[in-house]
Amino acid sequence: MEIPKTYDPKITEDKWYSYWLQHKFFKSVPDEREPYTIVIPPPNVTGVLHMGHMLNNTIQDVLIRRARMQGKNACWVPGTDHASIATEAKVVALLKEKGINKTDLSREDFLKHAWEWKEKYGGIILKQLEKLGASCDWDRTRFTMEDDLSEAVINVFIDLYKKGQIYRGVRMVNWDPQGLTAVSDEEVHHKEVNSKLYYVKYKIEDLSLALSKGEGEEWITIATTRPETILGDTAVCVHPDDERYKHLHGRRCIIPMVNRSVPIITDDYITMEFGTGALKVTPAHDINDYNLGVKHKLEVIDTIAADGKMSEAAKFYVGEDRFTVRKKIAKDLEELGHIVKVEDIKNKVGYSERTNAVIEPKLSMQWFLKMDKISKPALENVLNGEVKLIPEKYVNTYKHWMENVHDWCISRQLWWGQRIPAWYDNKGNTVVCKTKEEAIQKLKGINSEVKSEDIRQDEDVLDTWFSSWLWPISVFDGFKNPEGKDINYYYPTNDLVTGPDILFFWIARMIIAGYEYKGQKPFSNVYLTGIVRDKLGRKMSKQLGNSPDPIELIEKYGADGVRVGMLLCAPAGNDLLFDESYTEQGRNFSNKIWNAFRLINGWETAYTKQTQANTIAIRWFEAKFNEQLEIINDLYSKYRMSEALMATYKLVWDDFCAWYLEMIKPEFVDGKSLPIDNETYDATIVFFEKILKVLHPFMPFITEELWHLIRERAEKDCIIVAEWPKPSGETDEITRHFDVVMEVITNIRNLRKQKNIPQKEQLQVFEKVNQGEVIKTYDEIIIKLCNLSSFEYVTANVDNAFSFVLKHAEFFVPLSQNMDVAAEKERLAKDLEYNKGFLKSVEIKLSNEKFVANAKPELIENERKKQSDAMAKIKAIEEQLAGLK
RNA sequence: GGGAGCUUAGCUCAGCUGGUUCAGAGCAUCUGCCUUACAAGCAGAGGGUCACUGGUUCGAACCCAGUAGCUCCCA
Repeated sequence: MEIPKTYDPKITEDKWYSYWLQHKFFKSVPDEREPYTIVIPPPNVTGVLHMGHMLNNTIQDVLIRRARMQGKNACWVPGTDHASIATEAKVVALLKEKGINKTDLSREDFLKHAWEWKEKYGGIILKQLEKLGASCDWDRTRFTMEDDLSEAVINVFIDLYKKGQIYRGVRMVNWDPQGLTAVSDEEVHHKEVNSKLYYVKYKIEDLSLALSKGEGEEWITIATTRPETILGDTAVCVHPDDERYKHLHGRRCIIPMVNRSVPIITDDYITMEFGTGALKVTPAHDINDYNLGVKHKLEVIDTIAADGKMSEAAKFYVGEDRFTVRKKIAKDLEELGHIVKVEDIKNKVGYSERTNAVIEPKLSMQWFLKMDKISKPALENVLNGEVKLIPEKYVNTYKHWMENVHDWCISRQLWWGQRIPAWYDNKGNTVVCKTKEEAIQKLKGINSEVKSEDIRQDEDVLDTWFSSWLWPISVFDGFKNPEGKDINYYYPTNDLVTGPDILFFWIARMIIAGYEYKGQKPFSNVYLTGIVRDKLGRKMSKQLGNSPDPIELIEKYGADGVRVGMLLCAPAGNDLLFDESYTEQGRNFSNKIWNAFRLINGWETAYTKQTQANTIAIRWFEAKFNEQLEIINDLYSKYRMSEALMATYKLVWDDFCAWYLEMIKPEFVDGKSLPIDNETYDATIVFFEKILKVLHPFMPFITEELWHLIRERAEKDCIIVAEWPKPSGETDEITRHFDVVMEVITNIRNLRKQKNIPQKEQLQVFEKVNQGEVIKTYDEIIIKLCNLSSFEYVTANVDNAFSFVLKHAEFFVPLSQNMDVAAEKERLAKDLEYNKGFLKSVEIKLSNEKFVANAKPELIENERKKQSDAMAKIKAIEEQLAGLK
């Protein structure tokens, strides 16, 4: 059968993925082996695969596959998140397209639509993960809103309520006027924007006092970026020490348009330098103002409704959007003579992470989880390294957040999600319990007259993260069945791989839940990937259109190529600047491996005696492989994935293909390849299998394909479950010898190139050993790789030959062409100069008493060696120079 | 405003507790090769005042201080 010259992923990927599935290689059940567990960061059920998923799922799969090969019971649990806000927004939009308004639907009808939609389009992303080669145990696929997981969420809510950790109250929350829900602090992103700072003057009340002093009208000027909130002002505040305003302490001023009289209060919270040093106070629409309001017992006038439009309480512009009103009121105030000036400034504005609407601080009744006590173990155990964050720099960020954590607003004014299990009667009593029946019982205990129809459940649902924080426990049914086999075996999980953007949303909270409900960490290591950006460092986004479609990339370069491309540009802990050229490099690498196979596969074997060159080549590669494997293992243990990949890449491309295979490759005689001796062939197959194994976590498909092509296999003899190679531990000095041999070869090749000697022309090389013993073991290899007619040893310099000097030996290459003596002299002189300079620097070091006194002995020894080497080299060059006529 | 981190070759990055011919890798570039595994390849080469300034040290890319620029997080 003719094997194509290039690797074609299309004919292998689907084939092997279904083969793996069919043989249940991804499946994990508890057994006596050591478990290795990862829970997937559940993507939004409505989502499609983007480059960020691509990156972290590739890493997870690499970790899982390697663990599986190491003989661990590898379990990767997949699943999706119901993502309340995002999904509800999508369903609302979809219904709107059909001409249906959410407000016209009952809760039940809406949820019916939502579920239908979820069943139809949800989980596309999981199918896409299969294309990538993700070896998840699909039988364990979970969804955060399935019955068992929802039950866990409700139970946890009830439990925390009973423990007094959850409370309900009116607080200033971040209101998303588009999503029409409260969101948590973490869901607000602050962006710097260009704004205008309006200076508005308010008239001081009690004019008579001023007039009596003959001062005329008095004003106080405030500065604000949000003039539309003026209608809700209930005070003006100045710093108590501010000389400019001391005469106004205790007086009142008039809010323009609404003509409300409000007090002028003092508080040292005020920054005197900002604006005019006088702050308008709107307790309903700013968190700081709210705090001032509480402190100074100010009236709260809520002038902006839930949808971001002015409310009745505003009295003006009722029903108009806050941003329209901002412009209008500025104009109207101008006409009324209240605007003193307008400045351009930059300030930070909060945006909703989900809808990108400008967040409105708003007072509302919400449910909160107290964070102070519950978060303590989660902080401690990250600080003491029980849970490791990789890279470590995130520990600082984590610590800072945990030490300043605010209560978590967990209620959302949505329907898609777990409904809050709180029940109210008509008298304002509240009970928290699972079912209406229980609620009736409980409420009757408080209010004996209560009727079932008077009882209603809280309309809100819980924050999505209030379900996903339980993920590492709930996917193993740890709430439903706390002593179950699964939870006891797989929990705590090993590694979590995700982006730093959800460090607080999710990671921190999972750690909290882990300690609260299992008394144990949820995972030992958190690998935080960078953010995938484009070549110019911009975040990938739909708007910019700079995000490639991962599935298209896979079609173009193959899943293995894309995986390699992804990891090549993913330095540990840094953002990665993705470019398609990396996936191209990945594809080229696939092809290289493919062709190494084609070479080996094409060989005929014979029972001939193994040449010395082949014996040496095998010994060398064995040693090299072990040396590199240790390095690769070490890099894995430090989660330095891109470096582990690069080490693997070089082992395969450089050491195996460029050196080893070239060394043992049989010669061509009369247009036919000579057969290779059996012993070498067998060793090469074993090497190739080892190479495939270390490649497998990165490139699952091509390695599985070649695993089966290189040798006949039993049905279940697959590389996916093959044993990860073990380093033999032998450190052979052959690799050190070989470094010198390689240098000799490179020098000869370089000479050939410089002198324009065709590849086919054979050369003679003479070696003159100046120091140490003569090692002839490698001569055959040099002859082969440099196409030499002979390699001989001499004791005197060879005249009329080009030469170069390595450690302890000189090499001479006589050429048929005439030597350009002047040029050769110049080259040698340059070399001489460099070596003399080097010797000098070594000697300066050695003659420095303080160096000799302070440096480590082996270091000094090394310097001495450098000195003698350099002197020998200088001597050799000088002799050669003298020999040139 | 507070905090964290970064700045090394054209690009993306390594360089652990200062000391090996220590200034590295991959890609890109240049030169020569269509050599019967692979041109998605082979062979070879050129590229850097380690952001800047000062300090500590026998010795600094590495430690300290300051300056500039960039990024992220928090309020």
